[in-house]
Amino acid sequence: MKPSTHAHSRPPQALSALTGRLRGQSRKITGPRQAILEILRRHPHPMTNREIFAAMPKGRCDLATIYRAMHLLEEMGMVQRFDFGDGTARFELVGEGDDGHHHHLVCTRCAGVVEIDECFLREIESRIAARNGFKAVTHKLEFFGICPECQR
Amino acid sequence: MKPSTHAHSRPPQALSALTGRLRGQSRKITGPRQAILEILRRHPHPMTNREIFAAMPKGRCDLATIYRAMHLLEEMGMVQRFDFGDGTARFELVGEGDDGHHHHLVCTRCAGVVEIDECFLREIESRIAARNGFKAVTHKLEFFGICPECQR
DNA sequence: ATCGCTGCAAAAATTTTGCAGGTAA
DNA sequence: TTACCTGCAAAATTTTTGCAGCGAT
Repeated sequence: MKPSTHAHSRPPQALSALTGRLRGQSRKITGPRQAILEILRRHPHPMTNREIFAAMPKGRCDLATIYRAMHLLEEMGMVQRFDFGDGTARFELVGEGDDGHHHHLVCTRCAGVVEIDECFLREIESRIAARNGFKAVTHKLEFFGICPECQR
Repeated sequence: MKPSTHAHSRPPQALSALTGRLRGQSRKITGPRQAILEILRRHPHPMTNREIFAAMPKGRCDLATIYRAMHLLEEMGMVQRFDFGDGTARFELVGEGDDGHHHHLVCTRCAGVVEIDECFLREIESRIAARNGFKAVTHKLEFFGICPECQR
């Protein structure tokens, strides 16, 4: 998992800012949730629930709790769900005010991830919506390839 | 599941042409495989393995056999795997000589699917590959929205 | 007669859920 | 105190795999 370069610059959010968003929605600030947010905060790339669980000091919380927390955080817009097509969901922290929409370039050999901040499809999205009479059209896009390290 | 419009026109392939491709790779033409190909042939949209199983006359073959067949057909390039982000794989028949690369517009209410034949990202793909030193870059892209029927 | 393929059953992996008890507010 | 959360256990899905026997070539 070599390429951890991220061309973007999502500034790390303070933990207090994150818990504040929870408090604002009158959700409780518990040990497991703080631990999860702390882990996501330090990780610039999408993580599976199992990875979050593994990164947690000595099973500090149950895996089921992580699943429930990610549902909540996703609903609140604090994390964004990504799907790399291997059948396991991945989550990334979303900056305050950001909608979290971006893409990734994933190495199919080592699973390394490069963040892609540009979005190329905004206008194509509206064209497709109009042409087919759809509303509220969004998209999911991920790139896959072989990273420089894995080519050698 | 209303919108079954497909702007594209993938001509249905004869079953004999399909089995011929199997024969050409010295794979066996069995009852289950013929049934699977027949079902896919009549379905212009991606199907889950369970849907294929359900469309099969009276459990004519085992679900595990369908999984194994789809692996084979995918490897042979006869079907293309799609991922609508709900954690279950979907498969669509690929025309002879076609690479199967295309996208979908999926209704998040009724799960209806519109096929999108254009691909907008060929050149962006090479730009991203070059910029990050990746090789063999591909992408997966799906659109989601609310179809005309479901808006009423 | 091969070797590949199938059905059945069991297992693996991810995700969801019920429930009783605990804790943040 | 009162909701909300958590851990534990069980269940629901999707997908994979082992094995013995059958069947296409």
